[in-house]
Amino acid sequence: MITSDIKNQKINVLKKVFGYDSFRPGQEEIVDNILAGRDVLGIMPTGAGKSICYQLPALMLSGITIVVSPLISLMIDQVKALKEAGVHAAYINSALSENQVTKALYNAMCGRYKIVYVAPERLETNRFLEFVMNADISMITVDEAHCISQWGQDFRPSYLKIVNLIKLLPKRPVVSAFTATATAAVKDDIACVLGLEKPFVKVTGFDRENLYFEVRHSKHKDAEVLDYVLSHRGESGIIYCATRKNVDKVYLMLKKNGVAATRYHAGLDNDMRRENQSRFIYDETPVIVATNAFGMGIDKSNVRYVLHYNMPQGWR
DNA sequence: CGTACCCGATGTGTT
Repeated sequence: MITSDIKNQKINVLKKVFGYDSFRPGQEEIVDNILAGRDVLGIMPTGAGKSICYQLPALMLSGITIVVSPLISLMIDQVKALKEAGVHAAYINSALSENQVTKALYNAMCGRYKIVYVAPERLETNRFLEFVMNADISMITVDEAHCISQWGQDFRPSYLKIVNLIKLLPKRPVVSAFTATATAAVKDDIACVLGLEKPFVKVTGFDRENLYFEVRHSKHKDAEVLDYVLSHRGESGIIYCATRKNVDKVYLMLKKNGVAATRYHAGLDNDMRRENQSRFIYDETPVIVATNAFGMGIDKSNVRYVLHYNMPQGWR
């Protein structure tokens, strides 16, 4: 009887909040395990519905869910979507003024949000610690959890300290982590660094028959890239390069040959990055040349090819 | 090599 109540409640939330009639593969199992108090590691490709896996149980758990997210832009997108669905959610980051941070923390302290998004660095600040130590934290979720492995060691060491916060809390919350990066090494690293306890590990949907991979050896990469792009004129594509310098080079080469291309890397100022990203997303410029700064949180349904000008890391 | 947070110092402009 109790279990059927929970089942009804689950389906109701899925319909009323997220607008779906049924779960997609893996989602319900993950939700059930979280609700049963078990740690979860979800490995799902882009577009498989990762967010619902933690947002839905977050709404059903008694307390607050803290979502650790790597990028302010991702937090803004997610909170916007949640608010539009009528969920009380917020982010706390440097996009807020000092005053807004104070207000958001106060609201959080009063239990006015079910879901709070923060960067890992925020977890180390005194003001945030004061909040979580006096709040009912039901779950800690790490979104884009491959960042733990990819960035934790040097670039963003705060990723290695999430576990400290978990240990500090008066009551251990459920810990869940989600990523689309599926290598065994990354998976093990996430579980280990977060101190997951006998996690339920779910891997779904990576066998996508509409995708194919090809490696080409070439002494004339520029000519080959140009040839490929020209023979796919009008189609949207991403060309990744290992360095900013290569991005600029390939970008100029394409422009010189009449291709409507734009570019993206951290050497460009914020306005330029935003502008170029938006030109790509809205198909004003179908081709983008980029470093790995570009990608996370990009939701574009008509990307037809991805070229790697240089061999990407982790290809083994 | 390439990836981003946060925060405090310094400067600009507003109440």
